[in-house]
Amino acid sequence: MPETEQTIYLKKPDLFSFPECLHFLDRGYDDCLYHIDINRKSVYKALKIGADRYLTRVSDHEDELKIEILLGDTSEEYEQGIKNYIIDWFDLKRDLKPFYCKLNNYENLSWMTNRYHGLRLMGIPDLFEALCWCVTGQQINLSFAYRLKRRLVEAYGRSVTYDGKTFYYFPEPEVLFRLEISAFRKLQFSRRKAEYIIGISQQFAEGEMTKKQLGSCENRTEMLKRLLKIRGVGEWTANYVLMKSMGRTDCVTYGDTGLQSSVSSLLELNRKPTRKEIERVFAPFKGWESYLNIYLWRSLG
DNA sequence: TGCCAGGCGGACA
DNA sequence: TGTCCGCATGGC
Repeated sequence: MPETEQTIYLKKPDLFSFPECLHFLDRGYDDCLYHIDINRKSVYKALKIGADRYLTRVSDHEDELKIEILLGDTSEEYEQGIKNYIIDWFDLKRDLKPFYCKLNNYENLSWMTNRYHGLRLMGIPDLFEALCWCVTGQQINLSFAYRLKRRLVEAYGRSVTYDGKTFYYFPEPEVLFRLEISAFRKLQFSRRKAEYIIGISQQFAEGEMTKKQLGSCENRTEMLKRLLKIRGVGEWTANYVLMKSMGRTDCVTYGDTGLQSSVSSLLELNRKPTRKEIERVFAPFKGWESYLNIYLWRSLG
């Protein structure tokens, strides 16, 4: 891939904090699909736009986000594609004022508008990656989940090297579809997870599922129905994917242990909250459930 | 040692 | 329709 010195800028919206978003990305887990450089206060990301691959470095620059294209073919219409990816990743198009107004209505939540000021819903723009990540992370602790993801990505994903460091892309559906279950077992995936990921890969490889197609569903209920047809996708995964990949702000990851733990602290319960109790917390946040979900996760540390 | 992790499908009543 | 169990493994 050719080196470039191209830089593009994106105007930052109101109620946006790059350091808060960076903090959310850097919660002590070892994510192999981006690299945070604390000294330079920037994040490196290998991203794919259609068939074109790039390596980018994103950093804060006054009232703009600075996006350096370190590697890639910067001919033709690359710029808008990269901008769109970063906009989706940081959810830059969202006006958070209505959400902050709602938070300010509640004494036990309003502190979040200061403490996490400008935190955005950090997305996973690639739908295939988001689904595979959910399956990988189901029912295991997060540090082990990130380790499994790293093994899969390092074994089957493409990579580029820059400045002596390797940056990875998530593996292609066509590659994972052709793997045997034993290949996943070698990486310590359970047989069940292997079956799910191969099945999801098949749907993407054969064009039965695309982000565009899911996005064309009439409403959230239709999207959920479509996702729940996929083996390995339950209510938690479907909602997670809709918020992280499809940019839906009206989703709650019911059943999520992190969410349960944060709601338990919020309501001072000393036990797991019931579904009804979680629904009551989210009820006043109609249309902004995903953001409350994210801010509650953030409150875990 | 035993229980729980940012769940899910399938069996069974 | 609701409930229970197995899955795989690490962390505490």
